Order: sequence, then C-alpha cells, then structure tokens
Amino acid sequence: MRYSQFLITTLRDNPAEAEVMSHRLMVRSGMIRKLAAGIYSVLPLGQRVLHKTISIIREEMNRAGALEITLPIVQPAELWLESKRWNAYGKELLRFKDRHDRNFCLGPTHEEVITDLVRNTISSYRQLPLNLYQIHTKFRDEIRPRFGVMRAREFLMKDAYSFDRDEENAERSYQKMYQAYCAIFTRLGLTFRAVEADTGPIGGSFSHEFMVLAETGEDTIVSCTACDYAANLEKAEIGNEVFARNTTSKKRMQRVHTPGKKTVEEVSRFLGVPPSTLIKTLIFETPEGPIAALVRGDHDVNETKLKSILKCAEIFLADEDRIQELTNAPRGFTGPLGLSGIRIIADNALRSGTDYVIGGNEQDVHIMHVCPDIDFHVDIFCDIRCARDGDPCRRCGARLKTSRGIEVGHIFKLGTKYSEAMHATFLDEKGRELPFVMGCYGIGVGRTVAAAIEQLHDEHGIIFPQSIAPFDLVIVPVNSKDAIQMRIAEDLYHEAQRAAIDVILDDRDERPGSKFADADLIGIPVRLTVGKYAVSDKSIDIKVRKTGAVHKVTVDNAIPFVIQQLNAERL
RNA sequence: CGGGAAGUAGCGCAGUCUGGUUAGCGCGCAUGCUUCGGGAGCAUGAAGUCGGGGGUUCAAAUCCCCCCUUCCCGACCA
Repeated sequence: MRYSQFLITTLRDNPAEAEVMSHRLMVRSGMIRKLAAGIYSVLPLGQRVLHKTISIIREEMNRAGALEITLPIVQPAELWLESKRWNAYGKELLRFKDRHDRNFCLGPTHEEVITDLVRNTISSYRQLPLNLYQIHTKFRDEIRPRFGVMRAREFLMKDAYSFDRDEENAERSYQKMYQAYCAIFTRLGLTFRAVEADTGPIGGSFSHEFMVLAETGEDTIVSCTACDYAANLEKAEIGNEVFARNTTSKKRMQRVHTPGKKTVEEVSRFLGVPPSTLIKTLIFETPEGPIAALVRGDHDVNETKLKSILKCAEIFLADEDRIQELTNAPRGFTGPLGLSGIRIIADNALRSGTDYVIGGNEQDVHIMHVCPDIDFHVDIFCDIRCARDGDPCRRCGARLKTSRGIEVGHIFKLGTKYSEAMHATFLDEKGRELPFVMGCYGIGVGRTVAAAIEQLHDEHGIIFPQSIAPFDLVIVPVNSKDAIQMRIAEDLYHEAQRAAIDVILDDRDERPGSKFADADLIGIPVRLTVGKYAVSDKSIDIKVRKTGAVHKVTVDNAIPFVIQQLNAERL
C-alpha cells in the first residue's frame, strides 16, 4: 500500500469529545469517526485493525470446531416474548414497529434467534455437539455510551452458541471456548485474566469474563494473592471469617442525639467512633416488597450478591419518600431496630462485634452499643458486601487484592434456560425428547481493539501488537523529491511485498517529522527510514515502535532484518 | 434520569460578562517558491445558517424563552 493511495486522516489535536486515551488515539489516528452518541463509522485504518482482529478470532473459533453463520440484526418480538425477555430486557432493547405495526427489535444479543434456528434445524443427538458463531453488529441502547467504542450502542461482536446433549458435554464445549479465548487474547498481544463473573440478564448458571488488565478499566477484579481465584467484584465471594462475639461486657443500648448527621462519615466523626463500628441500613425495593440490607459502615453493599440471594433480577434503592414512609424518619437515620414487616438481611461481618451504632428511625437520633441479632432481629446473615483488599479468599483463605480491567469477552453456561423456554429439543438414542444444554460466548471486537490501545500506548501514540497493527512495516523516504532515495525506498517496498510483509510506503511529499509522527501515532510496529545515508553508504535505519530501538543495517539486509523483527513478535 | 460542562470553518480554540465596522486565531486544506533525519518558512487563497426555533432591540455569536446535540460524574449496564 502506498500512503498516497490510502486514506489516513490523522489529527494533531486531541478531539474535544474524547477523554480516555484509547478513544483519543482512535480518533486522532483516523480509525473512527463519531456519527452520534455511541455510534461510530470505521475508517480504512480502523477497518484494517478490525479485520486482523476478526481474522484471529475467526481462526481460533474455527480451530475450536465452531461454524460461522450470520444472523439477522432485526428480530421479531415473538421470539423475545417466548423467552420472556421482551419485557425483562429493559430499555437497552431498542424496540420498534414495521409498516404493518408488528413489533421488532434490534438484536442486543442472539440467544432467541439462534435457539429458534437450532430447534427448527437440529432434531437428533447425532448432530451434536454444535457450536455456531457470527461476527456481526449488535445494538444496545445504553443509557450512557462512553469512551468511544469501549461502550458503544452499535458495536461489533463475536457471539457463539453451543448446543449439547447434556451437562457433561456442555462443560466440554465451555472449556473449549475458554481455551479458544485464551488463545485469541494471547495472539492479540494482550495482558488479560479470566475471572468468575455474574451472569446478568443473559442468565445461566456460571460464567467467566475475560479482562484486559488496565488501570482505566471500568471493572474491578478481585484476585487472590495466593491461589488462582479471581472474580469480578460483583461476584467475588468473601471467604469464611472468624466470627468472635463476647457479650459479657456488653454495654446497654443508648439513644443519642445526632442533629443533621446522616452519612457514615458525619456520624462517626460526631460520635468519635470508627466507621467500622457503624451499621449502614439500606432499604431496597424488590418484587416481594422492601428489604433492609445491613453492612458495616466501612463496607459497601454488593447489589449483585443481594439480587442473587433474593433470586430476583431487579432491585433498587428506596427513595427519600419511601424511606420516610417505611421508617418514619428521613434518610440517614434508618436502622434495623423496630422495622416491622421488612426482611432484614445482614452481612456476615456483622456476626462479629457487639458494640455498633445504628440509625434510630427517628430524625436526628442514632442508637449506640447495639449488638446484631441480640438487640434486633436478623432474618439471615450472608455475604452481601463488596470484597476489598485484604478480605479472605473463598478458596484458600489468603488475602484478596483488587485491580482494574476491561471486559473484552464473556462466556456463559446457559443450561436449558432458553431451550426450555422456547421448546428447543432433540431426541436421544432412546427416543427421549430432551432440551439442548446451551452455552454462549461473546467477544466485543471493537472493545478489544480499544482495550489493546488502552494497554499499549505511549505519549507518541498507539503501540499496536504486530498481530493487529494496520501495517507491519512503514517505509519512510526522508525526502520524497530525492529520486535516489525514492528509488531505494521503492525497491525496499517491492522486496517487502514479495516477502508477504504488510507494508506501507510513505510516498507523501511531507517533511520527515510529520511522517515519523504519523507512523508513531498509528502504531506501526517497524519503521524503515531511507535518507541521505542510504544514498551515501547504503545505510538504513530500522526503528522498532515498541522499544524505540534504532538498528542501522545495510540496504541489502533491511528486509531480512524486518522479517526477523516481525517473527520475533509473531505468534 | 440527577449533577456539571460545552456547541463559532474539517480539527483545536478566542470573541459572549459590558449588544455596535467586514466574526477572528492556530492547525489542516488549495496554489506557488524555498526547504527536507522528529509535526518547516514566506506569499496568496478557499472555506462560517456563530447548534435550531422564537422573542427583545435601530442593531444579536453576544440579552431573554423553548428545544436539540455532545462530553464528564453518578444512577444503570455485556
């Protein structure tokens, strides 16, 4: 490819719309342009990167035995009504009507469509296992799209769906995908980690998220410092702690006046006690009515855990009016004592300690020296808080630590959730009709590219891993009006092409500084500079983007050296 | 949906408070000359419904009202 025949539209200034680095660099390098919030056009440079990413994903999916298909983006409501997700999915599902007034939606995911396809196509255990995948556009009407393609509304996703005859085989399919994902992200040159995760609205029994490690990631990962346990914060379980309680020296409860002190911080400062001796009482609305969730003042409630304990999809914090109605006090003074008709769920940590401060369910009143389960009733104790640095690991008891990541892939064991709801069955060798045991497996393609950039960049721009760089090599003639330099550059260009190197020749009549800056910004792994030394003593500079190292080689050795450099990185 | 910020040439911004020549600057773009090892210099030029609608006024980018869009934080969410 010649620069003069390619469209590269780099920008010198950071776009005002972009805050995070990967977004800035994708816009500045000319990979993407925004059309509307969370909706992007992909330019030729970005398309090349996507292409290479997709190729790797496709190769590994095929290697794992999955078959590529294409499913429609526009989906009829009937299928979603069958799975009960037409109403359950929420506003992310963009619904609309066609000219005949029939309901449709844009597919945010494709479980319904694939299940429908398979139930009409597969009828025998002999046709299993089956894994079908596509790399296609999804639409999710996110409340707040952000960070460019990292959280877009319209985005490219690889989604795969496995169908098996039983749990055991489904487990095998799941493991195959797990391995394939590891292979994919390794080939993409990413530092990543697979973590246990909540299944969310997709449902199913078990899932892993693949996290690209990056400080700017939206997700918090909890991992063990000793064993290999790792989970999303939403899911991360806290190991058994020692719950010691000595009630012999317990003080009597005491009402205290706490005018205007509503937050944990205010109350703890006012009373001169540490936040860990306060109990936060949060009222949540659930489908079965309000519940009270109790955690220590220095802990945070984990709503995902709470949902899973309550076995419901939707809970939300009660608002000011509702709190007043239920507790006869404004927000900030809620406590478990005397709450009638409300289930009280307390975090395990509250099994320890006898001397807590709680809200008095009365304006400007708190109660001191309170012991859970003795001074007030607790319906159940369980793990409902977010894990923190230092908490014990569920598996081995060692300390947990937290870090940040970007979720680029998610694999689910779906079980028979969809196949049962939609009557997708096959006959086994004994003629029994059984529902497919399913799994589904997603990779956010654009997000993966963004995550790679987030992880691999410097002050000059993107440092693409060779596997997804838009070009392997850029050849820069310092002075494109110098016929001899240009001829050497052209010769090297052709030589590189013959060697199957994805090369671009910067034949623009630009100053060398601009060409270098663009090459760095775009993140081409290897740059070859043809200048006056190439003319005078056949010396070429080869610069490696990642390390910044400059190697001087002769014209004849240039391309072989480049090949060696690329092979060193190629996986 | 709550809080905050912003919409002026392709991009980045000034001008708005305090209404008043022809709406500016940098980058980019076009043409010419010189230059060419880390974003060159000079000259000439093209490019603007000042986000949209309404209002106030002799006069509106500037003041008032309504709306739209975008970004950030939160709530929410693969």
